[in-house]
Amino acid sequence: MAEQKPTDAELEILQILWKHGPSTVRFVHDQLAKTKDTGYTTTLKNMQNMVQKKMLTRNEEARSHIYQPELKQQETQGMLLNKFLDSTFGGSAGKLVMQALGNNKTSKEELEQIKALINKLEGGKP
Amino acid sequence: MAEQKPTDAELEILQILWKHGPSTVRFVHDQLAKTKDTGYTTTLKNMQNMVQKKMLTRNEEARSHIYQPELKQQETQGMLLNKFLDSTFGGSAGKLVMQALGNNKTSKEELEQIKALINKLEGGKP
DNA sequence: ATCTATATACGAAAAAAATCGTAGATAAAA
DNA sequence: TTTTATCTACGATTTTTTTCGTATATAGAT
Repeated sequence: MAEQKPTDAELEILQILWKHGPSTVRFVHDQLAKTKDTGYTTTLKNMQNMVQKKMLTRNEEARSHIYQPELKQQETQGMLLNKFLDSTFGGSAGKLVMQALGNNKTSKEELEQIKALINKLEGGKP
Repeated sequence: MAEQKPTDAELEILQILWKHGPSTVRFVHDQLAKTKDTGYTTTLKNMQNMVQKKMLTRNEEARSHIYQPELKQQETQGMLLNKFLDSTFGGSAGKLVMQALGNNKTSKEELEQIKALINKLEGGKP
């Protein structure tokens, strides 16, 4: 069973589950509704589809089923990153990183972390 | 008219045009066909649609029209990067960069470039 | 001049993704 | 107990994206 690429709507749901842990449809929908005009049964249907696609599992013991991601956040992000890298930056991680750092305000702490990682990759020291 | 997000098929076409400059449908299609099984009229239609959406313009003087991107590569990449950042990494450029550098082999030269950029960013504002 | 290869135009179908309405079950409130 | 609120199931519809067939025009080869 290959890694399946989540659609945009699915990714929004995954984000919420990754952030808040196993949740009911109601909870997920309430989160979505904060930023987006959408119906409850739409969210429900999407989550049911995701179970079918094995992106989520659910516990049906209670009347309100509890859903949780089957895909781990890091792995999924990595997979999506690779696809995005190919499709948008022709596979060049360097170009992507330059643009990501240039366009966005990244905290000093994170910048230091990144520098540290680069040094490690280079096998050298600061 | 806001920046429109290209679909996957559209992005493939944009990549080719960015890389090779203004081209005919035939050329673009031949490039696509190297890695993908697709019909000529499919590519044609996609490119026509892109003209309609103002993602491409075309010169109709010759029988074979010459298409060229209306969207600049950098701007488009930036726009897509921002969306990707939000949808997949919850907006954290730092996390994305860490993962991009970790997962991929980036050349020493690029790593140095990135370090230089970070230093510049850090120097600019205390 | 005729035939062949190659263009564009354009509608429409197929596929993929997202939305929603309604029915029926169950729990909680009154 | 009766009513009301909330849940899932599920089909159907809508929207978006992708694909392709066919008609028609034109250039170049024979």
